[in-house]
Amino acid sequence: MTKAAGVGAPACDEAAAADTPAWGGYVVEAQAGFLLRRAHQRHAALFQEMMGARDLTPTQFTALIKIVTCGAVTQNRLGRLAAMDPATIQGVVRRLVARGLVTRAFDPADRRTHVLRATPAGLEVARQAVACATEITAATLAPLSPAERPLFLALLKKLI
Amino acid sequence: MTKAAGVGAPACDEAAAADTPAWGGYVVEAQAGFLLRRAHQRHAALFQEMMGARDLTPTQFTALIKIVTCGAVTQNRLGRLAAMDPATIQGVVRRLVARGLVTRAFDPADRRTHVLRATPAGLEVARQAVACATEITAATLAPLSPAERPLFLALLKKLI
DNA sequence: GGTCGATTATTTGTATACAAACGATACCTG
DNA sequence: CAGGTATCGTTTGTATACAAATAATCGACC
Repeated sequence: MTKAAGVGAPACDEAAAADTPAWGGYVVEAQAGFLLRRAHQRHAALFQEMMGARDLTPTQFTALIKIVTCGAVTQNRLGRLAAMDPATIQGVVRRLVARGLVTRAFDPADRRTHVLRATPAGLEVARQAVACATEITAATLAPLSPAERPLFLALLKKLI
Repeated sequence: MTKAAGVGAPACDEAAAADTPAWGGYVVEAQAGFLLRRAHQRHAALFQEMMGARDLTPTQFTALIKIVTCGAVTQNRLGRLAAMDPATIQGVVRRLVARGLVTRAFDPADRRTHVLRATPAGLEVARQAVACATEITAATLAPLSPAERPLFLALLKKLI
């Protein structure tokens, strides 16, 4: 019934220690970290719901878009562009390659690296996914007024 | 050189397809989902750096605080309070119990559930961690001006 | 040319995060 | 009381996310 998390519920109905002054007004649900985690969770849920048909996760989508727009990138460079750990990007790229959306080629100039490129199928998926992702961004920001949205994004950018 | 992710760098220096009009001005780094993921990553890094001495993750801290302030909760209820899946909260609680911060007791009134309570050690860890967490929140919001911080938190709350 | 530090990609281990399925139990309704 | 429904906790499987260690290679410097 409740979708996933009833955090909106009253803090603690069975609470006894809620009035303890020792916590000095610290409310974990009001902290930036908690709210960021919840907002990220909500976005991920919206993404899965709206992008689910294409079977792309947020990270896979981001990586694919960066590969497409860059034309050719190495794996580590892609990780830096997409803000993913080398160990993380390895799995993301492996799954994109397994689905035939991306190819890996040896780089004769640097035998350590593998150059990543989008396949025609990957390009087509990316093209469709961008349209979908635009709607996902709109859905994510829907609770804000049109005036609040750029303001929120500007503040969020400062935190990175 | 670049710390971990050069997202601030010019979009794509080797880019060829960057000027393709097909993408209609879609820039993945400017999307709400990407920024939320990055901001959450930054907070997690700050949390680990500043709370590392106590060896508490953000989720473990949140769960412990909810157990302490509620006095006694079941696992599923804790999950709803802390916005965690039943499968997720299971692992979080297991680790807190293994460290002796939390105990599980049978509930004679409902044999499906286990009642969670903080141990004295858990209470003490929570007390110290709250002070640390207050600093973590400050560090997370440090890039914003004092006037921007409550505004940002208010907007973030609307997104949940 | 040889050595050393840096970079690339991988692997291992741990911790979220969630879908899906499961057994056990509670509750509700006829 | 019986039967259906809902809830609780667990397990399995997949996907991030990152620390730490590793092998291969590159580049720079002597």
